[in-house]
Amino acid sequence: MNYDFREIEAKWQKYWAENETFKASNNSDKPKFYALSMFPYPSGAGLHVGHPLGYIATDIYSRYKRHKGFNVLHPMGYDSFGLPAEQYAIQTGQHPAITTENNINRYREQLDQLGFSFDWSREVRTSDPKYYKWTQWIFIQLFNAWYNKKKDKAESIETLIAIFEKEGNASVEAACDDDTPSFGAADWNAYSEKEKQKILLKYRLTYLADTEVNWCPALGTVLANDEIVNGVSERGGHPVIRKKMTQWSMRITAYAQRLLDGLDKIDWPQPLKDSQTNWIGRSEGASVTFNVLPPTPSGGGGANARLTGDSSMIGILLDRAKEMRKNPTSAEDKLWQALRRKNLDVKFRRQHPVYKYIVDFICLEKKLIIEVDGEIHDYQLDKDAQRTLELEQKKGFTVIRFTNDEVISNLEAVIKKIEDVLSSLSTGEGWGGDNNDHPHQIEVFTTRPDTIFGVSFMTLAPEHELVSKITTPQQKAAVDAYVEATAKRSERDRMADVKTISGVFTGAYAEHPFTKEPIPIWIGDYVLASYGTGAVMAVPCGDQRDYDFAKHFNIDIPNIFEGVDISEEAFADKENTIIANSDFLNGLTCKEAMKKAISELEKIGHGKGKVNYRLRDAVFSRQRYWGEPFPVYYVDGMPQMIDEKYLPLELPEVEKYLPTETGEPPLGNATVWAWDTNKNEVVTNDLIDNKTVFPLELNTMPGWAGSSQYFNRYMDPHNDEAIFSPEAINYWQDVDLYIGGSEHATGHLLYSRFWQKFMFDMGYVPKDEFAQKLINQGMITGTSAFVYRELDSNKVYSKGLISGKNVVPIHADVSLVNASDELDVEAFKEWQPEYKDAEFILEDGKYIVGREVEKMSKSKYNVVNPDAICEEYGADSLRLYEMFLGPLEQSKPWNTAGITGVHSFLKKLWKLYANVSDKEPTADNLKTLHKTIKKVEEDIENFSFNTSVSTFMICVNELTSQKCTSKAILEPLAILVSPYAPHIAEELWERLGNTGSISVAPFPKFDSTYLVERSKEYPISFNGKMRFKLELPLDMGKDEIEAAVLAHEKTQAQLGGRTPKKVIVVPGKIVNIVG
RNA sequence: GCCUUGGUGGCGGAACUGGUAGACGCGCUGGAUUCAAAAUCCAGUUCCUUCGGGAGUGAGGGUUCGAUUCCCUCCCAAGGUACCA
Repeated sequence: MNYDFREIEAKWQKYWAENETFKASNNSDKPKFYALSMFPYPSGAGLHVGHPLGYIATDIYSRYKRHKGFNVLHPMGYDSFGLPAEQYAIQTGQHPAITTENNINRYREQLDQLGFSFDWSREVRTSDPKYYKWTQWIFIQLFNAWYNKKKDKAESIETLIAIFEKEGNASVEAACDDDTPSFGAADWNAYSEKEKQKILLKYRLTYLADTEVNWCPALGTVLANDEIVNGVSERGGHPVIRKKMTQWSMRITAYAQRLLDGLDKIDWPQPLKDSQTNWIGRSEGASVTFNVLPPTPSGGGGANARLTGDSSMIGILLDRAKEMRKNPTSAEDKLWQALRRKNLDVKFRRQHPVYKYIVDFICLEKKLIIEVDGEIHDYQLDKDAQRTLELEQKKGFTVIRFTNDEVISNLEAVIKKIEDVLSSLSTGEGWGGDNNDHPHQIEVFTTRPDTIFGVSFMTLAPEHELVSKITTPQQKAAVDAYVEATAKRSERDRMADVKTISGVFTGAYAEHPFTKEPIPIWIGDYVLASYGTGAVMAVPCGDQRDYDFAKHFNIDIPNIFEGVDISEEAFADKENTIIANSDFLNGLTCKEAMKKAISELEKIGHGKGKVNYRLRDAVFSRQRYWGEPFPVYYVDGMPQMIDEKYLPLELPEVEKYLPTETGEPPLGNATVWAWDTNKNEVVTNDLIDNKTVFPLELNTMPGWAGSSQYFNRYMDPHNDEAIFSPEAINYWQDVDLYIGGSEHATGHLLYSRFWQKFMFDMGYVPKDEFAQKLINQGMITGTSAFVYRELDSNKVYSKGLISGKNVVPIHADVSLVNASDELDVEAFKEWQPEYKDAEFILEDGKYIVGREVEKMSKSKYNVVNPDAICEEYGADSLRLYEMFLGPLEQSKPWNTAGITGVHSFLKKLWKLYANVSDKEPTADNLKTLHKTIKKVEEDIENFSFNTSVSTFMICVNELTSQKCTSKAILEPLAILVSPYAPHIAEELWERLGNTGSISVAPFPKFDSTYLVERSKEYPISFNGKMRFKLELPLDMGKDEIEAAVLAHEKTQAQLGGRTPKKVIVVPGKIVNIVG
């Protein structure tokens, strides 16, 4: 009786389907186990051999768990909304629902022939209205929720409204928009309904906002960051530009910290956790507020002229001022000390740039300048007079002058005079003081508050809102040109070109929060508007980019690190570094200085410790047809949710699947797409009166919407009353094992965790992480085959003959090549008729192809289809071979040739059962069986499926040579094999006389007594190298072993007369002789 | 650049907490069976070798009686990420 896999596999696939063998029950005395494979997008190309890898692994584990007595949930479904079906619809007019249905049917056929133990009764399809009803439902729940930071969880929006009504929003700590105004209870209650709605949108977990989005004109849609690769769309490689649009967003940032913390308690691969950690991008530091120094108040140079220093020469001025501050004359120093001691109610600065001069002392509030003159030369006198005139007449300052002598000999009189003048002057227009009445402030985020005294300039992103407000007239042209140039450059250019340093000075200055020194404000495109506050305090000595920028524009690079050379590059090391030249931070380590700097900033109200995240809120609108419609209509421009009881809101029919001529999303083509609030149904657009009939949302949801809770829906997939019943979710709890590709690391797997946490907060699910363990299966790559055609001739050379010849490799279809890399030349000629007349130069009578591992792709002719393999070798062979290829998580090349190995294993296995007897098993039989049980069980638990396949081979080889026919051995062996090769296992099980499916037979129990050995073949090594083996009893003691080994003739031969220095004996393991 | 994972025969890959490197399979070589082929079975297959043996897990060093395994430095490959302040 031959192993007729075709008949066997068809028979059992039919049996499983008819008997619903794998249907999971939502209540059982057995412990539960939920094993899940990521559901596929049903693409038109069907499955290739790479796709089932993860499914097979999940299936093996599911079947194993059934043998182990678990109630196993192992479902499958389809992520059936998506762009390809829509693109196809655009090209052909075929409705995406039809294409999708066809593809699903094809997928189902392919999956069925592989013998998976899916519970198909629970199948879900994200594009099915019965399914997306609940996607819409979750959207509504998110809309009706806000994030309470005090409780660190999401709550119903009702609780927020209640607070607003009672006390306004002063005490509310919520994840909300940055521009949320503050208001009291009275304000709130006085707001109109629309105003209230506007405010609430700033708090809701899904909200409408004008967002700068990645717009892809070619696809007519917005793309998420993870849908863009290298600045072009992942699909199609079309250019992407930045554009402002009103979009639905998901406030995932509210969950940033919890998404980070949750990673610690789930067993997911480290690289995946790392990329999520990276993506969330937490950094600790401080936010620091810099006041922007005001413009000069007087006329003359124009209202916006800057107080401090002429922009065209500020670099030189600042350098000189610094220099002069360091080297004051004795008179200057004396007066400076006195002014500081005197507590004059006003603040003086010294060596300060004003207009095109540097003045000795200045009080900005009073517009008073004090100059101390040294020996006066004639030429100097003229200049000073002109300077005084300019400053007094044109700039509105009061200038008083003293000589060095006056200051040194009669300081008190000098101070008296200054006090008199001060009291006579009115305070200026609210500039220069320390009060917080500056018209503009720049907030920055820094991870290095300890370097605050190293700040020598600030840089704003060109898109920063303050840029237009603070730029001086002199600099306006340059700044405008720069901003425009940056906007034109695509993200791609900006990214590609990181080496070019560019930027423009705005002409404006900020004031250092501690030293009160003016700091020039620049703009530069190395600062990103989308990260932090879009502004940085530049510390060139500590940050390489700041350093490069400073070097390029000749900006001062103060060194604030003790004993560190910064003449060549910035110094970024935080460990063992001592801060210097930093006032109260001097002598502290970076760590200490950070704390100190933050507390000092907090004292003067200029900053606070802050945690910043890279994670942005997720844009949730897509300008597509083939996606979930939003359950939203608009009244007076404000979004309204359709009541849950009228869901699902089904996708409307459209004539065309492209965006409308006016640039609206494809749903803009629908003629029946308006909401009647009386009838609570969709009606024709003609009826829109904005009284009872309103327009519906035209965007649809993104791809990840349908996949963010599907794993929970499987628990109760036909429930029309709820997304799932409390009983179902409380029984199944969460996914125990989730297997899928790593490409979903920062997409599906992050969004799903976010929604799960939200569902948890709202009390819908009992676990705030949906999958305890996750495994990323590796990619299966193709092994391409090449023939080599000589250039300018019609000759095609075999691989061994190409050296020295000018040949081009040409892909040959892998199905035309046999296991020995020989090409079927005739078949090749038939496949590519252009080579019909080509001369194939053979070696040893064969044409040998070249081989190379590449990604599986149609264009490389290396795609291997599982259908053909099932036909030739059977599903069990395919399943075994996919596992046998290598470790699950590793990427590995496919080579169909190797499948003969596992196929002949199955044939040998089959033969073993030809004459089953009731004979008592021998000790050898039992030993073989039990070591197999042990190894296979360990392997499955460790997801090391490749090694258990070889264990099976060893087992069958051994039992065959033992001529084992004993049922007591062969019956448990069938169960061991069953998770891997279920069809043959079922058949053998039945032939052994069992009725019913093998799938619930208990897993054989390992008994270690069968493995006990009497003796051991000791490896005898010399200096760690094994030289020969010696069989010795296991109960032999250390000394006896040593004696026995040393007495052996081979030992003596090895030693060659030398006496060993040392003999290491590890009983039961090894003997090592050193000498 | 940074983070992560890897690097073992012609190929895919084994090797538990440091203890016989190359299990298992493919391919290859030889043989049996056959009119022949397929299939099947048997033997061999890391490299070098003067057939005694010697070398060997990306490279170099270290710890150890003993290192694919632990430590240090470097090289290479794959995946993720990036003017992230």
